[in-house]
This record gives sequence, structure tokens and C-alpha cells, in this order.
Amino acid sequence: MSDALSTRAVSVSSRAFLDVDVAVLTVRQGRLGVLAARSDGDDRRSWGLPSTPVGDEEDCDAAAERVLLLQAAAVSGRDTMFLEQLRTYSAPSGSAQRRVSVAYVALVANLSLSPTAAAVNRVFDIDDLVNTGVLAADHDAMLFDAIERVRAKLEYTTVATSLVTEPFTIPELRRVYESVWGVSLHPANFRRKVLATPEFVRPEAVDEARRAPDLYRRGSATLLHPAMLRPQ
Amino acid sequence: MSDALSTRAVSVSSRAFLDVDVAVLTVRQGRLGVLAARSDGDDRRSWGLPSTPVGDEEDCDAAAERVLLLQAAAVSGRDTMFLEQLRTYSAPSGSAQRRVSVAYVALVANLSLSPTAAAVNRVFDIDDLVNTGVLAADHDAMLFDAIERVRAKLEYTTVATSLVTEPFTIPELRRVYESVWGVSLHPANFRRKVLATPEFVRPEAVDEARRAPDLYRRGSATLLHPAMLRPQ
DNA sequence: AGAATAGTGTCTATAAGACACTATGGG
DNA sequence: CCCATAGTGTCTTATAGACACTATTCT
Repeated sequence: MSDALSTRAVSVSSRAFLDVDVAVLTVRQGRLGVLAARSDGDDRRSWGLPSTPVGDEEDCDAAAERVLLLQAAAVSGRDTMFLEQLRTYSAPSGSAQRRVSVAYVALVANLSLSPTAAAVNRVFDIDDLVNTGVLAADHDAMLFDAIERVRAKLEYTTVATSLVTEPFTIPELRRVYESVWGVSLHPANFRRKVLATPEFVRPEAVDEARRAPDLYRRGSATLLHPAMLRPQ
Repeated sequence: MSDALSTRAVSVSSRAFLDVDVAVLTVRQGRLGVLAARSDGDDRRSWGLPSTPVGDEEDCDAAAERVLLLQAAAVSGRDTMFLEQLRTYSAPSGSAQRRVSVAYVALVANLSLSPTAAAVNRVFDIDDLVNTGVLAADHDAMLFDAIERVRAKLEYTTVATSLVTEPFTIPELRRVYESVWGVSLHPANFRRKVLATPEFVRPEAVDEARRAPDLYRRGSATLLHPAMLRPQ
């Protein structure tokens, strides 16, 4: 009776090549952007998400961090980072050796390519990359899912602060939300909401005379209670 | 300069065995339960989450469905199901061939084992299985993450309805929330919240004379706006 | 000078939590 | 007959959205 619960006549013990792909997101000039790497596999200039095989003596998280650090070395002004596993994408192999991709999302403040990196990497506006045919179908799906994950995370976590450089102003933080969500937010209500959440941001320099916007740093809170929901 | 962005001296092109593990959750007698399978690998009676290798001509989703259907065949009274990928767990291989596990969560209403299945499978109370040393460390982590995922999903989706059999009463639905979250909810406020969300539930039979509780079926809504947050 | 924006205050609509009350069925 | 529970109503409080207003900087 153990047979009834064990594996059926599906070809057993599938071997696969294991890759990690990272969607590195950033906000620049009020627009959401992604880091893309030229996929030098073929001649025609096509782009993909930065990727690496997972080494035998590391786990997927380590491989993803390695990709990010690799990018950081080729990048100037990288500030903070947020890195989280998204999900795993597996297509049936067909005849070739199966390839399984574990996708990650990374958030990086102030991502700008160094001159040497610019020849290989490029930061795209989201709208120029997602669903435009520039990416391969699987990377397109990953990027789509990554964006939706981040949009949802802004609602109930404080990750938005990882997309601004410290110190920052409340309006700067608001523009992160507006860029990622693609909407306009009411400045006064946004400010009230952020300041009402303990430790979302921490006051750094409040200009009593109002000559400059107030400056803040990231607070210790990671979860938002209650959540800041997207409009509509 | 392409070197700076390509893979480093980590041993390349790792091959791995690909498994799918499923945490099948249910609510019985007001308690959250999980389906566990006796892991017949070794002699001592230990338990694991139901699992299967991923076949070469299927993707992970298909393998997870296969596990669930396999269980369904050995289970009586399975009602609805909800199935979603959780995340992928990968430990460094050490010397042996690497093993990568893609974990899924499934929600099943009225999960009760058929007599023949009871010798191989068992439904545990969550508290008897998570963090008790009965499961291997990786399955323990999966189960923990699965429970947290489901607890969060109850807040902003209607998945709770997949843990009751139709037709159901509002108090029955409330007991699902109470079981999964491990809290008591205010009956009147819960009822008002559920009925205030369009298409969360659909009235089936309202007893005007109040001789029996009102009956409902699942509605077409999948998302809750606004969310029903856990107390505290 | 005029426009855009940071910051404050306030009003309103909505939703959540707490509580009171009725009616019913089961021990 | 008492008690637990389904269902209804209502009050209070917290929060979100809308709007008005001031002060400042930039052009």
C-alpha cells in the first residue's frame, strides 16, 4: 500500500542545472528601473537579468548575494540593499538537460553604473523592459513577478526606505512609493501616515525655520501596522 | 571587462536532484493539522512532508499537483484545494549529490485519511509536529514557513473558504480563522466584516425563523479590501 | 511676482472594536 | 431551566481621504 503514495511512472530522479537570477530594482529620476546584463550567449544584442550558476558549496541565497556583490563592484554609489527569494521557475526540459531558475528580488538605492560596467550592464526603465520582447519569456515573467512582489511589500513593510539614500526627506520617500506604484499620492496624508508609524523613519535634522525640508533616517520598524494600501 | 560580471572561481554548473515537497494543511475539530508521510528510508519511525522527484517532462507545479492527487486518492472526503509555491530550499551538498527542494503549500477542506492510507500517512496537529524534532530540520523549516504564509494569506485573501466544506455557516468560517491564527475572534464583528466584503461568501439558505444558522457558499472574490488583520 | 512645494491643521467618511440585547437549541 | 451561540443593533474610537492655509524656495 506504500505504492499508492510513492512516485508513479514518471521518469524518476530528475537532474537539473541550478541557476540564480536576480531582478535588481532601483528608483532613479522618479522612475522604477531594473539592472539588465547583456546576454553574450548569442550575437544579436539581447538582455537578461543578471544570473549565475549555484556553486556546489553554496546555497541559493549565497549565490544571489554573490551576484549582487558582483554587480556592486561594477556599480558606483550603491547604498543599501534588500534581497529576497521570489520563487522558482522550471520549464520541462524537453530533450536538453533541465535548467531550474531560482529568482530573487533586490532593492538598491542610488544604482548607477560605473563607466566600465556600462558596456556590459544597463539600467532600464521598467516600461522599456517588461513585456516588450527585449527579455526572454522566463526573465520577463520573473521581472513581472518581482515588480508585483515589491509593490505589495511597500504596502505592509518599510522596504521603501531601502530605495532612498540617507538622509532623506519625506517627499523623497513619497516619490519612491509613487514611482513603484505608478500613482500620485496626497503629500499631506502620506506624511501623516509615515510619521504616525513608530520607527518607520527617525528624525535627523528638523529645520525649525523651514528653510529646508526635514531630514530623516531609516527607523528600526520593518512591518507597517496598519498597512499603507495602494489607492483605488 | 566582461570578466568582472561573470561567475568567479566558484565551482561551476552545479547539477542537482530536484524534489517537490508539499505541506498539506487542513482544519479538523477546530485545530490546524498537517499531512505527514512516514519516511520509509530508515527503520526508526520518522515523518516527513509528502514529496516526489520532479519528472523530466513536467514542471514543479505539475509535480506538486501530482503529489496532491496521489494523496487525494488515498484520502476520503477531500473537498477543495488551494496549491501555491512557497519557496525553494537548498543546502550546500557537501560531498553527496546536491538536493534542491521546491516547497508548496496546499489547503484542503475536510482532510481525513482512508483506512488504507492511515498506515502510511497521518494528520498531525500543528503543535505536535512543528519544532518538536519529529520532522527533519528542512521539513520543519518548510512547515513553519507554510503556516506563516497561510496565516498571512487569510488576512488579505478569501482562501479561508477553501478550508470549509460547502455549504458552511459564518461561525464555521470564523473557526477556520481562529484555528489557523490560534486566537479568538469577536463573533459579531467577524460576521459583519465577512458580509461587508462583496462576494466573499454567497447566501445559500437564510433561515428566517432562526431555527438554524444561515448557510453560505464561496463567493467569487479572491482578495479582501480592506484586509482583515489579525488581532493585536 | 508667480509657481511649486514643505509642512500644519481640520473636517468627514469609513471601518474596526466593544458592548448590549433577543432568540433559539441543547444539555 | 440554564447556558452557549446565532444574529442584530448601536456607540466609540481610529484611520484614511479631502481640503484649506501658511511659509518658503526657485525661476
